[in-house]
Formats: sequence, C-alpha cells, structure tokens
Amino acid sequence: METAERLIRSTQRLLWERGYVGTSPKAIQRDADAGQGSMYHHFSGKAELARTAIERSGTELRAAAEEQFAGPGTATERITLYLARDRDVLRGCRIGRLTADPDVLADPVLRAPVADTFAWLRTRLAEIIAEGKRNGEYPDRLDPDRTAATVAAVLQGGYVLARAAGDDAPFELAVQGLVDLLRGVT
Amino acid sequence: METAERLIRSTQRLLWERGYVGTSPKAIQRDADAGQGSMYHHFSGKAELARTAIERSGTELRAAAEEQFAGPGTATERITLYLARDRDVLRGCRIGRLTADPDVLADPVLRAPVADTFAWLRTRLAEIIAEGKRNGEYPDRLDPDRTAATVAAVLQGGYVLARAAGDDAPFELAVQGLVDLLRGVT
DNA sequence: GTCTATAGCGAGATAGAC
DNA sequence: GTCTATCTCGCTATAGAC
Repeated sequence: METAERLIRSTQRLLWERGYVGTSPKAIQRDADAGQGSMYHHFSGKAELARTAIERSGTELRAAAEEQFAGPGTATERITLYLARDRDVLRGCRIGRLTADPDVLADPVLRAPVADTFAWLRTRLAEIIAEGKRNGEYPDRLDPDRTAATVAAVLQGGYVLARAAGDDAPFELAVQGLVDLLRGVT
Repeated sequence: METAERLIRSTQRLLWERGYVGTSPKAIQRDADAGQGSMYHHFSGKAELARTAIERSGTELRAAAEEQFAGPGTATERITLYLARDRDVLRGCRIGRLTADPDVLADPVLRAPVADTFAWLRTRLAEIIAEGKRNGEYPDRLDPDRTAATVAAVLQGGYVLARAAGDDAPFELAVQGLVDLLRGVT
C-alpha cells in the first residue's frame, strides 16, 4: 500500500482509539511505518491528516449504514438490523467519539465531516420512519425527526454506557429497549 | 476557598471540557490560581487529582438526578423531568465524556467512579420503570432494565448529536422522541 | 519521496529553599 | 504550605541532505 494511504488509515485508527488530542504525528508515523519527512511530504501536518481521515471515516460510516437501510423489510426491521449489526461495541463510534474532542469541535474544517455524518444519519432514519408511517407500521402521530434522533442517540449513548461498564451488555439492553418501544408504539 | 478545594473544582471543570489527556497539571494550577509546589503538596499528581475530581462529579451527578427521581408524579413524568431538566447540553456529560478517554478506561482507579455512576443511574431508572409497571402505567411486557438503558443512552447520545451539530436541537428531538415512545407504548 | 538533524515548546514531576 | 529552579521527555514542525 502507498505511504499516504497507510498514513490515512493509521490516523483513522488512532483517532478512533485516542482522539485528536491524544494522537501525535509520531504515533501515526510509527503505526504507518512511515518516516517524519514522509508524512510532512504528503500532508501539511496533523490537522490536514486528521481532516482526510475523518472525512474518510464519515464516508465509510454512511456506506455501512446504507447497507442495512437500503435492504428489504419493514422500517422497524431495517432499523433493528442497523442497530443490531455486528459492531465492535467497546471501541465505540469513530465519528461520535470526536465530539468529545474540543479541538475538533473548535476547528470548522475538522468539525464539518462530523456534523455532516450525523445530519445525514438523522435524515436517512427519518425517511425510513416516514415510510413506516405511510405503510401503517407506525401511528400517524409519530414524529419522524424526533424518532430518528432517538434512534441515533440510543446508538451513540449505548456506546458510552458499554464503554463505562467495560461490557457490551448495556449497549445491547439499550438497543433492545428501543426496539421494544418501537414495536409497542400505537 | 481552600487551595485543595479550588484544585479539585478546576480539575472537574477541565476534565469536563478537555478530558484527561487534554488536561495538564499546569492548566489546573493556572485555573485554580495555585502554584506548582502547592498542587504537588496536596495531591501526588495528575492521576490522584483526577480521581478525586471524577468521584466528586459522580456524587454530584447522582444527587442532581435524585432530585427529579425522588419527586412526585408518574414514572414517565419523573423520567421526562429528568431528561428535560435544564442542562448545558453543548457542554455534554461530565462523566460520559470520560468514556472517550482511553487513559481513564485503562486505569481501574479512574474508571471505577465512571462505571459506578452509570450502574447506579441504570438501576435507579429501572426501579422507577418497575414502579410504573406496578401502577399500570406501562404494559407488563416492558423490561425495566432494557428501558432504563435506553433512557440513559438517549441522554448520552443526545449530547453527542448536539455537540456534533453545535446546537441543542438534536438533543431535544431525541428526548422528545423517547418521551413520545414511552407515552405511546402499550 | 524519504531521511536525519534540530528547534521551540509544554507536559509531568522532583528538589530544596523559604 | 507555597515558592522557584531544574529535569527528562515527547509533541509538532522546519531545514536541508540524499
């Protein structure tokens, strides 16, 4: 693999694990098996590398989600499939994690892909829920935007609870609790 | 206020804003208006100061939550009151934020108060939901542990979505969506 | 493209004076 | 209890050779 590509993937991984503040150029170089000069040849510095890595992660997250969203099945089925998809729960969300990083939120260039990814996710979930309403799966009074935000929040919050506990269980509970509510809503 | 107390409160604030990795002893001293020697006289170092600050924040979080939980009203009313309580949404959760910090999760001493706080919260919410079932507010098939995890997750995830958007709105949507589901569940 | 050398700075802690 | 001096280390970047 080319050096630039290795640098990007290493940055994605380290950003996921340790965030922006906790990730040093040196650590990226070590992980990517690239020299100092090599890194600064391909990228202007830590910020540009992070920008590239975050944008890449956002694109990958959308593609992965769309696999479940675009499939067959009712709205609840597709949402359940998305939530219960095989996930490395204890590693958390690559994008959501970055919202804890003040330096990411403070830099519009780094923040944009984070904001865009969640904006897309909520919109997409709202579409699916609106479909569910049209098919009579959900009652008329169910608000798609609200429910979409709730679904996205359970996912992100599930990661937080699981990481706090050091165990997948709270994540699975939170997801099951939401699915129960979606199935039982009148 | 005494120096030790100022140091603890400054650490609480900085941990909230910047996390463990992003918070330096020097920054704490500056914020607390305490000298280097003063800090190392009262605490053995960054880790012990952080431990004290995290434990304090956990205790405060419980007390604040219990204010809504112990009040009058139905289960849904008390949960709604808790979720919709006046919060500085864009600052996020002082405890939940720490789950993004690998150094906190790796150290059992720092991690314990984080794990304990969320364990308490989920237990407490499950009790309230179980009460709701006994009072006929919720159907028999509603699982208190699952639902409690969902409620806690919506809160934590709501913060993530709001911080990503730079706007309280997604948090409010997620909370409203959950309350709608709790009210509509049969 | 990749390397090594170097720089300026802050992190985190210790030592010993007052 | 608090102060200043000092230490070692790693961060982030630049310079210039190869």
